[in-house]
Amino acid sequence: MRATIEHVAVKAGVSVATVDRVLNGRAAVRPLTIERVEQAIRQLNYQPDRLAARLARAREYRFCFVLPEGTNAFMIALADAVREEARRLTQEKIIIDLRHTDVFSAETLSTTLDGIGTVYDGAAVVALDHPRVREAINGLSDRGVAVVTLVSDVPNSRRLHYVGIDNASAGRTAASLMGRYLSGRKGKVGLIAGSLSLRDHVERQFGFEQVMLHEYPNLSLLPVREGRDDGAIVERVAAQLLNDHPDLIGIYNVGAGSRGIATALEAAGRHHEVVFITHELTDDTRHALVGGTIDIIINQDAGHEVRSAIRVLMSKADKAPIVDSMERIRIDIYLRDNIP
Amino acid sequence: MRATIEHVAVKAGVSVATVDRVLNGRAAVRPLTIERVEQAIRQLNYQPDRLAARLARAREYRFCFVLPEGTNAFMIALADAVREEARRLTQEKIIIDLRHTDVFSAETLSTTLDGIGTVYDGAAVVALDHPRVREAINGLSDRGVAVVTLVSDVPNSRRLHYVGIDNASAGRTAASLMGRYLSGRKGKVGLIAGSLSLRDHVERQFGFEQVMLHEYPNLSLLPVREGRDDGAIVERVAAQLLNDHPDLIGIYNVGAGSRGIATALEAAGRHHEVVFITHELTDDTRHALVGGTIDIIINQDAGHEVRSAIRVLMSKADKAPIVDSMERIRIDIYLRDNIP
DNA sequence: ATGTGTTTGATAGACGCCTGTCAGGAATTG
DNA sequence: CAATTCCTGACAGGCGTCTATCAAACACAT
Repeated sequence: MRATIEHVAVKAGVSVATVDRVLNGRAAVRPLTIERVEQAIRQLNYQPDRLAARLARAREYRFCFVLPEGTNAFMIALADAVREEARRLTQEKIIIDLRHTDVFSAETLSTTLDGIGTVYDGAAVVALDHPRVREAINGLSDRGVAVVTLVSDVPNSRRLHYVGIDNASAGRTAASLMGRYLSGRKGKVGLIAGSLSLRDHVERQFGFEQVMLHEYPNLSLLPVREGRDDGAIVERVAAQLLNDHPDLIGIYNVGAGSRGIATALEAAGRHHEVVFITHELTDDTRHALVGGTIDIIINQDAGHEVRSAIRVLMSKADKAPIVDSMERIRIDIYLRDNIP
Repeated sequence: MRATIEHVAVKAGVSVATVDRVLNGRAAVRPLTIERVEQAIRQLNYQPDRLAARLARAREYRFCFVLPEGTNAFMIALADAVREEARRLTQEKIIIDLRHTDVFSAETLSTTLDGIGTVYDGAAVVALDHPRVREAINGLSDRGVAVVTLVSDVPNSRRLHYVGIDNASAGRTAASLMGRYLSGRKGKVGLIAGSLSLRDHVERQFGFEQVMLHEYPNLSLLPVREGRDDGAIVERVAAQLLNDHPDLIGIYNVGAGSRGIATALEAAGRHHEVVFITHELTDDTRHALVGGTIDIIINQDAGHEVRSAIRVLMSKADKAPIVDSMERIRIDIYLRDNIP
């Protein structure tokens, strides 16, 4: 039999009301009494029944997800995941609002964040790493709204937690695979980024270059080109890249818009000789992977990320500890042979 | 406001007792009444509050995990994960027992399974695919104990669910990586398996051979050698393999005992020229990966598997649906650059 | 001693559902 | 038609916790 609040009360020689006061800091209790109660709790290894507590509190939890607007396939998948979880969780009295904003503008984003009222228990934000945004996050946090950063981190802010992959590690992984796939060959490797204002892209690039430069001297890394995560632009950039460098044998796409690169590669008839590694499993990338134009997709599971963010925010709201090993988002590597 | 049982009762023009009878099949209810209640449920989109239900039932859930005895590092990690979850979940009235048995003996395993009483709501089993075992699983299932197979499946049995990776896919993945890592080179590739009585190993081998034979004609695949998942034996087998084939350039280890292979490779001074791919992230394999002897580790996350198994069994016990996308165990690919 | 505050106890009433009992009404049987 | 069985309603009590209220006990200063 598990210990209940009643057992604790008896053991400590006080009333349940007092135990409750100690547990929830509801009113002033004499230090001596507190000590007695806490001792009883320890002796009985009492842990409040979370189910009963949530039932009794009859409290609704409100969380806000702030995502980039636009048509980036991954972000759409993320938004879908948020909506799906929201649906599943209404039955657990968890309400999730979804807001879209221009994440790339520090001004707009921080205004959105500032506008998030204290009706929320927590917020999950795909955030730009910018002083203004950092301030907004700190402000939210100070107002009592727990903040987790999603997909792209804002270090040095008072965010509670970062939910997402280790992007530097992802970049290194891409480089290693590129290096091994191209072992024995000599040539150039191109790097296409989205916007370099989101921290995740910068970190991926950093990791990629780090490994590339040190470990694979047979490959020469071209300067990054920016595709602004837009299919059309990316395609132009890729076409140009292919045109400029007939000896290009590898492309790593840090951001979105893989479709454009695939198109350019196929148009040039070089999709079989160029090793193409990109991020995020979407319909487009899956198709290109199966078709052989993309060789490797590095993915982060949107569903996992959303669920993890919610778990973390819930733990905070319930003052429960979070289990780190459960919340580490893994880097998924997909080849044509293991796509789900 | 969410609908409660009371709202349903009012809407259907019956009493809460009757709604409850319909919901939990407690007693005979007239078909017409059932229909009315169900219609009300649909109209209100009523879903019972699982928290309240569990609280009210005050019921304990008992699950039994049956794992192989022995010192296989992965199985130890699995057992640790079971114990950890068991500890975490006592506070949710979930009791988990852990039994070890000789999984490789159909006789012993099925006796163990037969001995699992109906005190359990469910069992998770790492099982041999053998008629005798299949019968035992079916028996358990028929006695009302839900069974999930863990890590290695027993198809055609009446198990509720399989929790584990797609092993054929894992084998194909290993082959693709091997093929790409060795692109441009000619030579032999060796395959070392544990025991071929566990289905997971067989499937990995199948997937590996399938891709290897069809896609990489520059590599010739040697006949499988069995290492019985035992470090010492595996080491001997690997040493022999290296000795027999000076032109061996790749090794895929389907089972445990990677340590032995690493030792043999290092002893022969060939750990840098031979691409070595193996399964399961353990202290040993992590070390060899960082050291460069192992090139790739294909992993399944023991913690995820245990949690998934419990979720599935819980869903069954609560008659709640399971969310497939949440329960798919992914194939983790670890390079030196992304080990956690 | 009186009044003022501070700590405690006792208890009621939720939260949403489960379980069981009892009685009365409806439908069925002969 | 009465006797029987089948359905249904109404409630009470419980699961473990939270929230709120009121009164009692106690400490302290005046």
